[in-house]
Amino acid sequence: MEFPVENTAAAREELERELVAIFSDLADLFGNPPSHGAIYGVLFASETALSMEEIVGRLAISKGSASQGLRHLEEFGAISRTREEGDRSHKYTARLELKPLLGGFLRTRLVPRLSANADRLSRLASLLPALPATSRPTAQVRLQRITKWHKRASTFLPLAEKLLQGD
Amino acid sequence: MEFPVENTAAAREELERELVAIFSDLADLFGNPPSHGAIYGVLFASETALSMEEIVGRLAISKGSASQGLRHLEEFGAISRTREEGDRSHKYTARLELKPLLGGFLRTRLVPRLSANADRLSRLASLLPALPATSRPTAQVRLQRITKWHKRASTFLPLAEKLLQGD
DNA sequence: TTTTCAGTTCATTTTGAATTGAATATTCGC
DNA sequence: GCGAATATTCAATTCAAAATGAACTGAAAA
Repeated sequence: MEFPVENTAAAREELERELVAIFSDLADLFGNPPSHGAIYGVLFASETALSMEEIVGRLAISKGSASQGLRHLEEFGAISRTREEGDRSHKYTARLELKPLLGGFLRTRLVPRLSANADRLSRLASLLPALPATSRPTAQVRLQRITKWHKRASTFLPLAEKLLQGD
Repeated sequence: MEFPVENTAAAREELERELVAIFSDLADLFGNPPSHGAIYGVLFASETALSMEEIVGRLAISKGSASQGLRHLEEFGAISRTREEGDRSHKYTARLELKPLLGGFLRTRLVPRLSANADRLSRLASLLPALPATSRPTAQVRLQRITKWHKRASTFLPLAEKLLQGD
C-alpha cells in the first residue's frame, strides 16, 4: 500500500528542510556561517548531484553566498565538485564521511588558535623573571596551569580525530 | 638583583593583557561573548579577588556587560563570588580548574544542541515510510549515518570530560 | 568573433549578537 | 524608616559577520 503523492512530496521536503536545519545549526555551533551548513544539508539530502543554480533555488540564497559557501565546503573537504564531459555547470555532492568534516574543522579552526596561544604562552613565561618576587610564584603556577591545559588539548586533538573517524 | 619598578609594572600589565587576550579568544572560539572570556582572564591574572568595579576599570567595559558576564561565568562554574562579612561589594575569583570550565561549556552549549538534533533525527526516521520506495533506501542510509555520528558524539562527550579532567 | 552561460569578486546592505547606560532594584549601615 | 553604595535589567545602540547582487571573468557554443 503506497502513500499518496502529496505525502511523499511533503515527506521529501520535510527531510530536506530538517537536514538543512540540522546542518545549519551544526555549522553555527562550530563557528561557520549557517548558510554553509545549509548548503551541505541540501546536498546531504539530495540523491543526485546538484548544480549551484539548483542549490540557490532550493535555499533561496544569493549566487554570491552559494559560490562562497561551495568554495569553503570544498576546501574543507566536505563536498566534491565534478563536471561531466561537455557540460557548462559543475555539480556538487556531499561527502558523507565524518572524517573530512571533522578534520576540516580541526585544521581550520582549532589548530591555528591553539598554536597562536602556544606562542603567547611561551612569551609570557619569559616575562616571569621581570615580576616582583612576591607575585612571581602565583604567576608561575597559573601559567603552568594554562600550559598544562594547552598540552592536554593538544594531545587530545589527534585522539579525538581517531575516535570520531571511520565513515 | 631586582628589576626596576617600571619593568615589573609593565610585566604585570602585559601578563594581564595577554591572559585577557587568550581567554577572550577561547571564549570566542567556543561561541561565548569575548567579554566573558576577558573577565575570566582578568580574574585569572589577578592574585587577589576583585570587585566588579575593579573589573570594569581594568577592562574598560560597561557595568552592564560586567554584571552579565560575571553572572554567566558563575552559572558556568568558572568563577566564584564571595562577600566578606559586612561588605557591600562582592569579590570574584577565577576557579583555576579546567573541569568546571569545560563541563560548563559542554553542559550549556553542546548537550542542548545534541539533544535537539536527536529529536529532529527521530522525527525524520518516522518519516521514512512516507517516502517513495525508490528514494527510501538512500534516505535511510543517510539518516543512519547522521544518527551514527550523533551517537558517537554522545559517547564521546563523557569521555572527553574524563580525559580533560583533573585540576 | 560574438554571444551566452557559470561562477567569482567585492563594495554595499542587512542582520543579529554584544555592548552600553539609564532606570530600577537590592542591600547595607545609620 | 532613610540615604548611600552596589548590582541588575533591559531597551536602545553599536558593530562585526554574513548575505546580497551588480559587475566582472573566463570558458564553451554558435
